[in-house]
Amino acid sequence: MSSRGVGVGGGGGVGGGGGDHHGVYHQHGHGHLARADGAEFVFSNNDMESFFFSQPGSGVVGGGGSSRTGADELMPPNSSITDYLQGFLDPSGLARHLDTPCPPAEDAPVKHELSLDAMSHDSQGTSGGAAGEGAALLTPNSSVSLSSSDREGDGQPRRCKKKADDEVAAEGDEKDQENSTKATKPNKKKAEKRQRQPRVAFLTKSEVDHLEDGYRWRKYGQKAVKNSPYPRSYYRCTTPKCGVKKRVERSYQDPSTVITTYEGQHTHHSPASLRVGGAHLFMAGAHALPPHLMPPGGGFRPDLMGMMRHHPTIPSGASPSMFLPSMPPPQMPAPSPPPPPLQQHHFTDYALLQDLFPSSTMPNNP
DNA sequence: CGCATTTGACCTGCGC
DNA sequence: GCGCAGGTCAAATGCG
Repeated sequence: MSSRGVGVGGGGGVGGGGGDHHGVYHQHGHGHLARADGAEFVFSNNDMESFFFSQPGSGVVGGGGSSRTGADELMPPNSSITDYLQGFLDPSGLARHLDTPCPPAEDAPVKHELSLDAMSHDSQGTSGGAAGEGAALLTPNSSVSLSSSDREGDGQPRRCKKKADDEVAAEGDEKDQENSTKATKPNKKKAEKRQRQPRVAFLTKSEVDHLEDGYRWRKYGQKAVKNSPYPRSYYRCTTPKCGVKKRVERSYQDPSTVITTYEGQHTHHSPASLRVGGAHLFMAGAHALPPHLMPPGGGFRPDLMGMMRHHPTIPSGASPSMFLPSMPPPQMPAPSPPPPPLQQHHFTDYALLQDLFPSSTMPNNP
């Protein structure tokens, strides 16, 4: 028993963007790569599900599997990184994006420095469903991947049903559910569809596996990864009723690269944001983020904060508002001294993705 | 003592 | 049906 009691589930009731059951998406182990000059390349992976990339100039932002349909693959040319997260982590935001076809992006060079993988998951037919599945969005400064591949075409949950029970029930009474999980471990009564949270994956170059992102995490598992000498660690946010999870693994082909996958939304503020000196950017982010980036629970997006914090092109102490071209600068008090760097993080070129998931995802990979 | 981590077992889904 | 892999549980252990 020990210290259990960490809330599971919750996460702000994400669940939009579903619709994989329409059979549009393919499952893992699928994809294609066409990175010739800027076209998209798409691949999927057992872990990261599907990735979708594209150059803005192409106007294509990838799609789920190889047979995505609809205009939801396009992105507003002016989309910012926060837009992504908005879309990824907020079903309504995602839906909004998906409903907003746009003309091909223009000429902004793409640095492809970070990769996001946001999985919109089948839900009980909410907004996301109407909007279709996940869409990949793109900013000039980042490549973004997005997928929605939780289910087979027949709508089968792809993973652990027990987990589904947890997460489904978590929407109502996370705590009780957590406590009862053990007691009802073999219980399959609540065998509803698994409702997985959106996921966002970050690739960072770091010596440290567990990247500091302002939240407190509790490790609850570790697994060896096939074909990789590096294990994958599983973390949960330690805040009760916050069901955000995080997976951390290191690329075996590029050991300097850490893949951090967030799942869900925090329902609380970052503990780090409450500190004065230790999380400058987080604080800035907390104040600078527009309301639409705030999760339902009133917190902000630690993943976004972490992403920016670790972004090599972001000056220390930068405000997230810099990602919001149309947003007025936040009213911030005089900037405090920049926080000491926690690690050396560098988002990787997206080419690295191919290296990270070579065989399992690349169709033409031996 | 409380909390976090470790680690083997277990469960589930998927591919063959 | 079986084996594999991903994901989670939970007892044991460690640490401050």
